[in-house]
Amino acid sequence: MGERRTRVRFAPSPTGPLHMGGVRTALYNYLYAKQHGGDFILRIEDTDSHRFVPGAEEYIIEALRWCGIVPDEGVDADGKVVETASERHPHAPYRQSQRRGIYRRYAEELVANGWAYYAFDTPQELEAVRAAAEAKGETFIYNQVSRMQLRNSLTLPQEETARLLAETTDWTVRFRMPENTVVAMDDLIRGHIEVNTDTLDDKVLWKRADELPTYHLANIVDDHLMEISEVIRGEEWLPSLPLHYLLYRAFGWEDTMPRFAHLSLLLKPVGNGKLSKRDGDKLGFPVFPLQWTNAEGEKSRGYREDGYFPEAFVNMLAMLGWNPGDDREMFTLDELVAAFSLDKVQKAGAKFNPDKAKWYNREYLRLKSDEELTDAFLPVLAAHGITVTGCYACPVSADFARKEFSKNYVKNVVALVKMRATFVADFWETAPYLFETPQAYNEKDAAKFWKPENAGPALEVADFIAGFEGPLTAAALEGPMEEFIRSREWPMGKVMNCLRLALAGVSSGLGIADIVATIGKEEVRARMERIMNVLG
RNA sequence: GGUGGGUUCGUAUAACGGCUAGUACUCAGGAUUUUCAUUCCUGCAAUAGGAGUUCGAUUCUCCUACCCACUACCA
Repeated sequence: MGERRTRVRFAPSPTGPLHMGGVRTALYNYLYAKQHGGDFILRIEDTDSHRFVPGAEEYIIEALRWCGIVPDEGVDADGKVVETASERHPHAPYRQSQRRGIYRRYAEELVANGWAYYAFDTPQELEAVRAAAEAKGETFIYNQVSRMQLRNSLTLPQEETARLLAETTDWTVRFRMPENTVVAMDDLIRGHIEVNTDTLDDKVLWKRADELPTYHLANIVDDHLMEISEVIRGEEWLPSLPLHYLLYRAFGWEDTMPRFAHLSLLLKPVGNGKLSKRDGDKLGFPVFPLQWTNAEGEKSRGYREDGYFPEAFVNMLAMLGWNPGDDREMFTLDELVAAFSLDKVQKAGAKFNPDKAKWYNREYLRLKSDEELTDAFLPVLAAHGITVTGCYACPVSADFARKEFSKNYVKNVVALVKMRATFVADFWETAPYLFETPQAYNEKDAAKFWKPENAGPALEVADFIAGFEGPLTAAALEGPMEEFIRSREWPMGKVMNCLRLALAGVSSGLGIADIVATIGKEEVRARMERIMNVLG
């Protein structure tokens, strides 16, 4: 049994966008599969015809792809949608709605061997029974006691059962939960768990109305048919684990039953409770990997659109509830595959920390080359009406009037601002003045620094810069410029801030030498003239 | 209500039953710097409570408290 191939699956329901907790579950499944040289399967569990949301499946696929989680098998194997079975995909199709023909006979098999029965209660009848129980302050459970008072194949005469089966379509197949039986289970993360069946109910396994199984049946049948070796899923499934164990027993599949691992939930950063899809925008951070627009046209932000790198997002997510056993925090997907281990997965729920997510992005941003960041910055510049021309080998050029800059100029800017940014979009916010001549000056800063005793010296420093000989680099300029100011015994800070106000419109930010070396002598002169005209 | 799961600084976590309970994020202070940012240094801050086992418990057992999930013809 230990020799069998590792095959795990991620089986989301297309009832909406996948949220980050779902991505984490998919990630852990993926890491486990790859580490064991096995298969990662993406199966779509669309057995609830009422809750189907158009676009959700596509969203799930795109989100996983963005994260670099590519299924070996499933609806999106190797980045291509698989619809039918083939030699390469003998287990297809992977959408449960396309497998509906499979389930009925398994449900019937269970009825035949006494593990299930036909139930003829209509949804309305059950609702009434529940309401009645609630009125008495009780909770109705469909179990070994109550089922004998209801209409089903255990209480009705055989002919009546046959007639209802043939003539009505409201019936279901329900699991016949055994009485007073202790189910002993083992979880890879939580250890040994025991539950008495008397606390469990008779779950619906198959619905005649839409000829579809419920989660429980579909799940067990498909996991068996697809030869799943480990089931790694969310903690919300732990209460139904006894039923699943019993189902494997009922089918006689216990010898190939997968091993189970139930992952703790992702909790919201403040207060208690799990991170839910609705918390999204209220809390000021995305809960979805990608932006999602619902049927009402309301948008929920996504990590991708917010400017997160997929590597940062995945790394952050991996560390939420898992650790490598040492102090390492930075992992590529491949490194995660190598380091991952289910027994290092935390049992308790993990509160998501938005600050840490940002920190990860900052770290990954710094790891990236200036060229890569420049390329990522281009769309942001375009949105601000900046035209970028040329190539990385071309000479540097800047035309502030026409808002036209060479690629190398942009790269110089990126090199200057990358240590101050969390997201690529921050490059612009940090120093718009490296692309646009300041049109206005920060009032507070101007009031504080633009005084005759500072402005005069600042203008003289500008003249010094204009007359500076040799290549105009920050390193070459810095020393002589400071020496120039110092030799005249001017207050360094005040003069510098005055100069920065003229060049940047604000008194704080990048180093003067860096700004000057970037925008060039001509633009420096233009900006000094402009501030004289505006502030006098 | 019932069943199951969980509980180490604010957060994520580390600690064969054995040093002063470590690290990262956040926050605060300091150094460097023309400002801001970076960087570096320092600091704040935790074993939910109570019994028990033990020479010794964050770690094992039990009880209590609190939190979470489940309790649908949803997954």
